[in-house]
Amino acid sequence: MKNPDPRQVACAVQLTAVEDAIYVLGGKWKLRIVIALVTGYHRFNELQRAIEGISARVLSTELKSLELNGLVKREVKADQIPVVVEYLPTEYAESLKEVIAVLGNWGLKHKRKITGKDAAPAPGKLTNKGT
Amino acid sequence: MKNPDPRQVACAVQLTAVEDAIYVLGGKWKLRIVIALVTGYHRFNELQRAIEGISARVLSTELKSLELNGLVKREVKADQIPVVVEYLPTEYAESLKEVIAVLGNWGLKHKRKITGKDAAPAPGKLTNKGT
DNA sequence: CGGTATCCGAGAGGATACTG
DNA sequence: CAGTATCCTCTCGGATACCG
Repeated sequence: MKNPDPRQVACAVQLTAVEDAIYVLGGKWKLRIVIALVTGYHRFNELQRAIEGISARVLSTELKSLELNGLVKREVKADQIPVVVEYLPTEYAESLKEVIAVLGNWGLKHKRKITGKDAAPAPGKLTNKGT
Repeated sequence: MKNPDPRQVACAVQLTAVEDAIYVLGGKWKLRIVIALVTGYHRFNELQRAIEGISARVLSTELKSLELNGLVKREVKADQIPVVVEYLPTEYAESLKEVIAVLGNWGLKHKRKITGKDAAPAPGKLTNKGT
Protein backbone atom coordinates (compact mmCIF):
# COMPACT_ATOMS: atom_id res chain seq x y z
CA MET A 1 0.00 0.00 0.00
CA LYS A 2 2.23 2.66 -1.20
CA ASN A 3 3.60 1.80 -4.58
CA PRO A 4 6.64 3.82 -3.81
CA ASP A 5 8.50 5.67 -6.47
CA PRO A 6 10.54 3.00 -8.28
CA ARG A 7 13.35 5.49 -8.35
CA GLN A 8 13.53 5.36 -4.61
CA VAL A 9 13.42 1.61 -4.53
CA ALA A 10 16.21 1.29 -7.05
CA CYS A 11 18.21 3.84 -5.16
CA ALA A 12 17.75 2.04 -1.87
CA VAL A 13 18.80 -1.25 -3.42
CA GLN A 14 21.91 0.27 -4.93
CA LEU A 15 22.65 1.97 -1.69
CA THR A 16 22.66 -1.16 0.42
CA ALA A 17 24.44 -3.21 -2.21
CA VAL A 18 27.40 -0.89 -2.50
CA GLU A 19 27.34 -0.47 1.24
CA ASP A 20 27.89 -4.19 1.56
CA ALA A 21 30.64 -4.16 -1.00
CA ILE A 22 32.35 -1.28 0.72
CA TYR A 23 32.00 -3.09 3.99
CA VAL A 24 34.05 -5.96 2.69
CA LEU A 25 36.39 -4.26 0.26
CA GLY A 26 36.72 -0.88 1.84
CA GLY A 27 39.71 0.46 3.56
CA LYS A 28 42.97 1.47 2.15
CA TRP A 29 44.39 -1.96 1.51
CA LYS A 30 41.96 -4.77 0.82
CA LEU A 31 41.58 -4.32 -2.89
CA ARG A 32 45.25 -3.75 -3.32
CA ILE A 33 46.01 -6.97 -1.56
CA VAL A 34 43.59 -8.82 -3.78
CA ILE A 35 45.30 -7.38 -6.82
CA ALA A 36 48.66 -8.58 -5.62
CA LEU A 37 47.22 -11.98 -4.84
CA VAL A 38 45.65 -12.55 -8.22
CA THR A 39 48.72 -11.16 -9.88
CA GLY A 40 50.64 -14.03 -8.45
CA TYR A 41 52.18 -12.92 -5.22
CA HIS A 42 51.48 -15.50 -2.59
CA ARG A 43 54.06 -15.31 0.16
CA PHE A 44 53.77 -12.92 3.06
CA ASN A 45 56.92 -10.92 2.54
CA GLU A 46 56.44 -11.06 -1.19
CA LEU A 47 53.10 -9.40 -0.74
CA GLN A 48 54.52 -6.84 1.61
CA ARG A 49 57.12 -5.93 -0.95
CA ALA A 50 54.64 -5.77 -3.79
CA ILE A 51 52.25 -3.55 -1.92
CA GLU A 52 54.29 -0.53 -1.19
CA GLY A 53 53.80 1.03 2.17
CA ILE A 54 51.91 -1.66 3.97
CA SER A 55 53.18 -2.77 7.35
CA ALA A 56 53.39 -6.37 8.47
CA ARG A 57 50.79 -5.77 11.12
CA VAL A 58 48.27 -4.36 8.70
CA LEU A 59 48.97 -6.94 6.03
CA SER A 60 48.42 -9.67 8.57
CA THR A 61 45.16 -8.17 9.76
CA GLU A 62 43.82 -7.60 6.30
CA LEU A 63 44.67 -11.07 5.13
CA LYS A 64 42.66 -12.48 7.98
CA SER A 65 39.74 -10.31 7.09
CA LEU A 66 39.93 -11.38 3.47
CA GLU A 67 40.12 -14.98 4.56
CA LEU A 68 36.97 -14.56 6.61
CA ASN A 69 35.26 -13.30 3.53
CA GLY A 70 36.39 -16.22 1.48
CA LEU A 71 38.66 -14.27 -0.79
CA VAL A 72 41.91 -15.85 0.20
CA LYS A 73 43.03 -19.21 1.50
CA ARG A 74 45.99 -19.57 3.78
CA GLU A 75 47.98 -22.69 3.13
CA VAL A 76 50.87 -24.06 5.09
CA LYS A 77 53.19 -26.35 3.22
CA ALA A 78 54.40 -28.30 6.21
CA ASP A 79 56.30 -30.68 4.05
CA GLN A 80 58.89 -28.07 3.18
CA ILE A 81 61.83 -27.72 5.47
CA PRO A 82 61.58 -24.07 6.37
CA VAL A 83 57.80 -24.17 6.47
CA VAL A 84 56.32 -22.26 3.60
CA VAL A 85 53.09 -20.32 3.99
CA GLU A 86 51.08 -19.32 0.98
CA TYR A 87 48.13 -17.05 0.60
CA LEU A 88 46.15 -18.09 -2.40
CA PRO A 89 43.29 -16.17 -3.93
CA THR A 90 40.20 -18.33 -3.97
CA GLU A 91 38.24 -18.88 -7.10
CA TYR A 92 35.74 -16.51 -5.63
CA ALA A 93 38.37 -13.79 -5.64
CA GLU A 94 38.23 -13.96 -9.42
CA SER A 95 34.85 -12.33 -9.21
CA LEU A 96 36.63 -9.22 -8.06
CA LYS A 97 38.62 -8.91 -11.25
CA GLU A 98 35.84 -6.98 -12.88
CA VAL A 99 35.52 -4.68 -9.91
CA ILE A 100 39.23 -4.06 -9.94
CA ALA A 101 39.32 -3.47 -13.65
CA VAL A 102 36.46 -1.00 -13.64
CA LEU A 103 37.72 0.83 -10.61
CA GLY A 104 41.24 0.91 -11.96
CA ASN A 105 40.07 2.28 -15.26
CA TRP A 106 38.13 4.98 -13.60
CA GLY A 107 41.05 5.89 -11.37
CA LEU A 108 43.29 6.16 -14.38
CA LYS A 109 40.92 8.39 -16.28
CA HIS A 110 40.23 10.48 -13.27
CA LYS A 111 43.85 11.15 -12.56
CA ARG A 112 44.30 12.33 -16.10
CA LYS A 113 41.27 14.52 -15.84
CA ILE A 114 42.11 16.21 -12.58
CA THR A 115 45.78 16.78 -13.10
CA GLY A 116 46.74 16.91 -16.70
CA LYS A 117 49.06 14.09 -15.89
CA ASP A 118 49.29 12.53 -12.44
CA ALA A 119 49.76 12.73 -8.68
CA ALA A 120 47.23 13.21 -5.95
CA PRO A 121 45.54 16.56 -5.41
CA ALA A 122 44.73 18.11 -2.07
CA PRO A 123 41.04 17.17 -2.00
CA GLY A 124 39.25 14.91 0.34
CA LYS A 125 41.37 12.03 1.31
CA LEU A 126 39.95 8.76 0.65
CA THR A 127 39.30 7.20 3.93
CA ASN A 128 36.70 4.92 5.06
CA LYS A 129 35.93 4.26 8.60
CA GLY A 130 34.06 1.94 10.85
CA THR A 131 30.76 0.43 10.10
CA MET B 1 67.69 -2.18 -18.55
CA LYS B 2 65.74 -4.68 -16.75
CA ASN B 3 62.86 -5.85 -18.83
CA PRO B 4 60.92 -6.40 -15.69
CA ASP B 5 58.38 -9.12 -15.41
CA PRO B 6 55.29 -7.79 -17.24
CA ARG B 7 53.28 -9.28 -14.45
CA GLN B 8 54.89 -6.88 -12.02
CA VAL B 9 54.36 -3.95 -14.29
CA ALA B 10 50.71 -4.74 -14.76
CA CYS B 11 50.31 -5.21 -11.08
CA ALA B 12 51.94 -1.91 -10.26
CA VAL B 13 49.73 -0.13 -12.75
CA GLN B 14 46.60 -1.68 -11.31
CA LEU B 15 47.80 -0.90 -7.86
CA THR B 16 48.23 2.81 -8.41
CA ALA B 17 45.10 3.10 -10.51
CA VAL B 18 42.81 1.64 -7.89
CA GLU B 19 44.70 3.57 -5.27
CA ASP B 20 43.73 6.74 -7.08
CA ALA B 21 40.15 5.65 -7.39
CA ILE B 22 39.97 4.76 -3.74
CA TYR B 23 41.49 8.08 -2.91
CA VAL B 24 38.61 9.89 -4.52
CA LEU B 25 35.75 7.49 -3.95
CA GLY B 26 36.79 5.84 -0.75
CA GLY B 27 35.23 6.35 2.59
CA LYS B 28 31.92 5.32 3.85
CA TRP B 29 29.80 7.86 2.05
CA LYS B 30 31.09 9.19 -1.24
CA LEU B 31 29.75 6.55 -3.54
CA ARG B 32 26.47 6.48 -1.72
CA ILE B 33 26.10 10.19 -2.19
CA VAL B 34 26.82 9.86 -5.87
CA ILE B 35 24.15 7.20 -6.14
CA ALA B 36 21.62 9.45 -4.49
CA LEU B 37 22.64 12.32 -6.74
CA VAL B 38 22.28 10.45 -9.99
CA THR B 39 19.08 8.93 -8.75
CA GLY B 40 17.62 12.35 -8.66
CA TYR B 41 18.03 13.70 -5.18
CA HIS B 42 19.45 17.18 -5.39
CA ARG B 43 18.56 19.14 -2.30
CA PHE B 44 20.60 18.98 0.85
CA ASN B 45 17.97 17.70 3.21
CA GLU B 46 16.57 15.49 0.53
CA LEU B 47 19.96 13.84 0.25
CA GLN B 48 20.28 13.54 3.96
CA ARG B 49 16.98 11.75 4.12
CA ALA B 50 17.78 9.48 1.21
CA ILE B 51 21.11 8.44 2.63
CA GLU B 52 20.21 6.89 5.89
CA GLY B 53 22.50 7.60 8.76
CA ILE B 54 24.54 10.44 7.37
CA SER B 55 24.89 13.56 9.46
CA ALA B 56 24.65 17.07 8.11
CA ARG B 57 28.24 17.71 8.94
CA VAL B 58 29.50 14.72 7.04
CA LEU B 59 27.19 15.26 4.10
CA SER B 60 28.41 18.81 3.81
CA THR B 61 32.04 17.77 3.94
CA GLU B 62 31.64 15.00 1.44
CA LEU B 63 29.74 17.15 -1.00
CA LYS B 64 32.61 19.61 -0.99
CA SER B 65 35.06 16.85 -1.64
CA LEU B 66 32.99 15.56 -4.52
CA GLU B 67 32.73 19.04 -5.91
CA LEU B 68 36.49 19.41 -5.84
CA ASN B 69 36.72 16.27 -7.88
CA GLY B 70 34.25 17.52 -10.41
CA LEU B 71 31.57 15.02 -9.60
CA VAL B 72 28.95 17.43 -8.38
CA LYS B 73 28.05 21.02 -9.05
CA ARG B 74 26.52 23.19 -6.39
CA GLU B 75 23.95 25.60 -7.75
CA VAL B 76 22.18 28.35 -5.93
CA LYS B 77 18.88 29.43 -7.38
CA ALA B 78 18.98 32.97 -6.03
CA ASP B 79 15.87 33.89 -7.92
CA GLN B 80 13.67 31.80 -5.67
CA ILE B 81 12.31 33.41 -2.58
CA PRO B 82 13.59 31.03 0.06
CA VAL B 83 16.86 30.51 -1.77
CA VAL B 84 17.09 27.03 -3.19
CA VAL B 85 20.38 25.17 -3.32
CA GLU B 86 20.85 22.24 -5.62
CA TYR B 87 23.60 19.70 -5.89
CA LEU B 88 23.69 18.36 -9.38
CA PRO B 89 25.74 15.44 -10.56
CA THR B 90 28.02 16.54 -13.35
CA GLU B 91 28.12 14.74 -16.63
CA TYR B 92 31.38 13.32 -15.46
CA ALA B 93 29.60 11.66 -12.56
CA GLU B 94 27.89 9.49 -15.14
CA SER B 95 31.18 7.75 -15.62
CA LEU B 96 30.72 6.35 -12.16
CA LYS B 97 27.57 4.52 -13.05
CA GLU B 98 29.54 1.56 -14.23
CA VAL B 99 31.63 1.51 -11.09
CA ILE B 100 28.52 1.66 -8.98
CA ALA B 101 26.79 -1.04 -10.94
CA VAL B 102 29.70 -3.42 -10.78
CA LEU B 103 30.36 -2.79 -7.13
CA GLY B 104 26.70 -3.05 -6.28
CA ASN B 105 26.41 -6.32 -8.11
CA TRP B 106 29.35 -7.75 -6.33
CA GLY B 107 28.03 -6.60 -2.99
CA LEU B 108 24.74 -8.26 -3.68
CA LYS B 109 26.27 -11.54 -4.67
CA HIS B 110 28.66 -11.46 -1.80
CA LYS B 111 25.98 -10.91 0.77
CA ARG B 112 24.14 -13.89 -0.56
CA LYS B 113 27.26 -15.97 -0.51
CA ILE B 114 28.34 -15.16 3.00
CA THR B 115 25.03 -15.27 4.75
CA GLY B 116 22.53 -17.41 2.95
CA LYS B 117 20.38 -14.34 2.79
CA ASP B 118 21.48 -10.98 4.14
CA ALA B 119 22.79 -8.73 6.90
CA ALA B 120 26.33 -7.88 7.83
CA PRO B 121 28.57 -10.50 9.45
CA ALA B 122 31.08 -9.88 12.17
CA PRO B 123 34.20 -9.92 9.97
CA GLY B 124 36.51 -7.10 9.25
CA LYS B 125 34.57 -3.95 9.14
CA LEU B 126 34.85 -2.10 6.04
CA THR B 127 36.59 0.98 6.94
CA ASN B 128 38.78 3.07 4.93
CA LYS B 129 41.04 5.68 6.26
CA GLY B 130 43.00 8.59 5.02
CA THR B 131 45.83 8.09 2.63
C1' DC C 1 15.60 25.08 4.52
C1' DG C 2 20.86 24.69 4.25
C1' DG C 3 24.21 24.45 6.46
C1' DT C 4 28.50 25.45 10.23
C1' DA C 5 30.77 24.97 14.96
C1' DT C 6 32.27 22.11 18.60
C1' DC C 7 33.16 18.29 21.00
C1' DC C 8 34.46 13.71 21.10
C1' DG C 9 35.21 8.59 20.75
C1' DA C 10 36.49 4.67 18.03
C1' DG C 11 39.52 2.27 15.43
C1' DA C 12 42.34 2.23 11.14
C1' DG C 13 46.68 1.88 10.44
C1' DG C 14 51.87 3.54 10.90
C1' DA C 15 56.51 2.58 13.49
C1' DT C 16 59.27 -0.21 15.83
C1' DA C 17 60.71 -4.18 18.13
C1' DC C 18 60.65 -8.85 18.90
C1' DT C 19 59.78 -14.07 18.38
C1' DG C 20 59.81 -18.92 16.45
C1' DC D 1 60.69 -16.17 6.44
C1' DA D 2 56.18 -15.31 8.77
C1' DG D 3 54.27 -13.14 11.65
C1' DT D 4 52.84 -10.86 16.73
C1' DA D 5 53.03 -7.26 20.37
C1' DT D 6 52.94 -2.51 21.72
C1' DC D 7 52.33 1.93 21.34
C1' DC D 8 50.70 5.91 19.35
C1' DT D 9 48.75 9.16 16.05
C1' DC D 10 45.41 10.68 13.09
C1' DT D 11 41.11 11.66 11.18
C1' DC D 12 36.81 9.84 10.18
C1' DG D 13 32.65 10.55 11.36
C1' DG D 14 28.68 10.54 15.11
C1' DA D 15 26.04 13.75 18.31
C1' DT D 16 24.40 17.97 19.43
C1' DA D 17 23.72 22.70 19.15
C1' DC D 18 23.26 26.68 16.77
C1' DC D 19 22.83 30.32 12.81
C1' DG D 20 20.96 33.03 8.68
